[in-house]
Amino acid sequence: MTAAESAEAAQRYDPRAIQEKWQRRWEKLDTFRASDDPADTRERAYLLDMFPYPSGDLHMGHAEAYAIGDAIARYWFQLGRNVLHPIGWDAFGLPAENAAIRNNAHPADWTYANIETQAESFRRYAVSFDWSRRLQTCDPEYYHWNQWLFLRFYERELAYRKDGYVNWCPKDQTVLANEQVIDGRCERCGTVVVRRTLTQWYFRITSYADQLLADAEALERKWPERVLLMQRNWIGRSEGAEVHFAVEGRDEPVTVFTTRPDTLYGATFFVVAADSPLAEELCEPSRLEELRAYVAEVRKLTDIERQATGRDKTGVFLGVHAVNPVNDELIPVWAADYVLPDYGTGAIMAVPAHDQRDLDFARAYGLPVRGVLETGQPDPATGGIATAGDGQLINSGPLNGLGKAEAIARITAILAEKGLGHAAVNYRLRDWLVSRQRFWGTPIPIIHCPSCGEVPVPEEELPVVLPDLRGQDLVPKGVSPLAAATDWVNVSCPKCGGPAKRDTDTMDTFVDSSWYFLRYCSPHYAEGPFDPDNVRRWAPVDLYVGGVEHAILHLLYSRFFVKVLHDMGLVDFREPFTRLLNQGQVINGGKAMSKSLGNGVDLGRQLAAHGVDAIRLTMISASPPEDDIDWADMRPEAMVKFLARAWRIAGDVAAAGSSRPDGEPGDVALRRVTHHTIDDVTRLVEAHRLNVAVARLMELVNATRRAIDSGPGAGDPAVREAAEVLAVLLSLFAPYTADECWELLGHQPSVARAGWPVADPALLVTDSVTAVVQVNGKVRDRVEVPPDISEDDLREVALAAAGVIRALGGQSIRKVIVRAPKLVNVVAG
RNA sequence: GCCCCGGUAAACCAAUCGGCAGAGUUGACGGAUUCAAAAUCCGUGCAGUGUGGGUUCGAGUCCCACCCGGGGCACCA
Repeated sequence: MTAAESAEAAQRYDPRAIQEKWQRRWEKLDTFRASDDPADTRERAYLLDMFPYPSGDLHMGHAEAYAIGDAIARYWFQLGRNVLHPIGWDAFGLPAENAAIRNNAHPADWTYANIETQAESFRRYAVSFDWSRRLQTCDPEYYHWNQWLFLRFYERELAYRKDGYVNWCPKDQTVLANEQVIDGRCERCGTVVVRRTLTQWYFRITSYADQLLADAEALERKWPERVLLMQRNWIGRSEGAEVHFAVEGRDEPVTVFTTRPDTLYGATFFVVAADSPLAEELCEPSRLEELRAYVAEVRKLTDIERQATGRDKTGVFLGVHAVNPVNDELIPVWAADYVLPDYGTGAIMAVPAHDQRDLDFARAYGLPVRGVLETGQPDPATGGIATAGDGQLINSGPLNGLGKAEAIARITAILAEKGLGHAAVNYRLRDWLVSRQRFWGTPIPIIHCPSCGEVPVPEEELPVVLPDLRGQDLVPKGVSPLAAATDWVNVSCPKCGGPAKRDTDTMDTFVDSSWYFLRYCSPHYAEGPFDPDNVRRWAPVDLYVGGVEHAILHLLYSRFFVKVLHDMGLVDFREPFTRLLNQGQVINGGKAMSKSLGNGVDLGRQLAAHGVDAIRLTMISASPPEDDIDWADMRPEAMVKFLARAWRIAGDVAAAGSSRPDGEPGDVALRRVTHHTIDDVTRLVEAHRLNVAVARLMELVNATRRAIDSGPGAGDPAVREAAEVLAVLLSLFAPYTADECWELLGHQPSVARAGWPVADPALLVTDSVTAVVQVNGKVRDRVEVPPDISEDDLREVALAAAGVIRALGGQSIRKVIVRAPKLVNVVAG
């Protein structure tokens, strides 16, 4: 290499060399360690990125999410806060188990190998984590506390076992929670889910339905509106009444839930879910065979087919009658497929005149239709359209003449008085099914004893550690692989000492992620899931960054956990995440990246080609954080170019040997730009409008370049100031280049500790502004005026402006609107 | 079917409170530099804001209806 060539190379921006240099230096600096010291008076701030599942290396989606979270965390650091920004891994789950079967290995092998890969990638990606708090949910030190919490839930009867008609994924060979079934398919593998009756463990999240709903109000404007909406829809609260119907041949009445108790006089038949135990129980014996044949048909259908819109409703008559409690009328009891066994009580009163589903069924089977609401709409019996709105009650005894609301109140009171029913609230939300028939998860800490029943594992025996199963041991067989580990399963009962067996199911991995943010506050604490003092100081999370795909599952479960912990007195807050930022997805060519489409973009290759800083900047500047990024539209080269421009400015300033002696601030025009940029970027980062913040940085670079080339030159103190401000602002998004610039400018590393610049208010005010002068809404002139000009003065100046006089052309002025100092609109005509 | 979010230049995206439609980036074109190219620097053009109404002195911004795209819920009694 000639001297000229090497001089040229030294002037070329080389992201790879910069990365290697700074990554080594940063390791020694340990800049981002959060301080637990109670005497540390800095303001505490907790920024949490949703922890990753170790499915392989990091991908483009991670690159976006962590670039966003890191920019805000680094901003908080620059402000001088004591920032908790931890990382860990959501490390239990099926993919590890499937890989272990394939490779005849242990799930931990795959899991920890991937974690190491991701950890290395995070370091290279320069995310400002406190690595000392790293956790993995598959470590016994972590899942110990899942078990501890499970037992606390159990004590409070918030964990219980029951027979349920559950969702079963035939491919993964395990049950799924309702939240994990998307359009009738397994959330993880897409297989059509079938129904099975199994005895399973549940968490009683429904006890908290009202609180989950009520506390969502407090999250308004702090969480994205659509997430709150999705949670509200999911909880699905509806108000109405429960009504008890006597049924022939049964001692106890059958209760139904209805949102329209006012239409009770219009009930002309009664329906129970065909596939509920109730149907068989109520059925007249001679019709049992017919019912069973029918139920067999219904069960052949998947939920997808069963819920297809427009499908004809079917059912069979059970040969018995129910008694309408308000008029003692006998109405036939049917079993049908359109009533769901697990919503409400699995039975309904059918009011065909005023419910479309009941009307469709009545018309299909020739059942009577009786209108009890006068709505002015055509008769449902002939028109086929049920009238479901408000109206005046008719044919309804004491309700006649009332409107809907009054009638509901009246009938509810009557029913309550006679013991025939009462006002009631029903939820769509079901209890959270937490058992899984797979290996790589937290063992449920319960022992089943033939004489004592369910016995909790004593606290001092926790954690119940997974046995060492691998390879073929893990092939799913419909029961948990743990069941085959006889040495592990067979124990003596902690209560009576007799032979007993461990529960062989493991917990849903969403249990792990429902409280990990608390563990980060004291990750090595051995006396409990977390140190209450540390949690009091750090939690709740100030800002939670992650994908909207967790809008219901993870976020709802975490909220539930925190409410339970609050009621147990372990935390003093009721919501885990004060603010939530949902970043969009990275897509390619208008579609989600997928193997089958072959449109995947490899993060490692992108980083190798353009450098970490350029990829981070591409993610940040592409769009508002919550919007999707279409990688096909992105040009990372543009960001390399920008970073090179910023880096050359630092180099030019260094070469010019400029300094900032007191009393010599330098070029005031550039200083105005610099301080306006500080002001703007501060506000934009606060508002999470990171893409616009980057645009402001680009403006500052452009202005500084001009100042160097065709202004006061690189030696001007204002140019140095601009370069220094640029390095600090840039450190949120492009930490490598920022540190390199900072060093070139003669400062000690790291720029991450430089402190956020403060805009000089004197440089933010301008001595003149341009006021726009309009005539009839069209811009006709501009005038330079002082910013504090009065309305009257501005009016006078505007009316005298040449452009105005020309535009008026002698027309009379009807009105002048003045918005000092920016605008005047002359209305003429 | 119901409910949310979005639609601005060739592309991605800006536009505090209703107040000049353009900050930034890409692409395109032109110039400087160069033997030439790359790199670098400078400059140029490109839309009246999905459609139709309304409110207003003034609407990308507010209201109504519709179209398109994305998302959520959906025999939920």
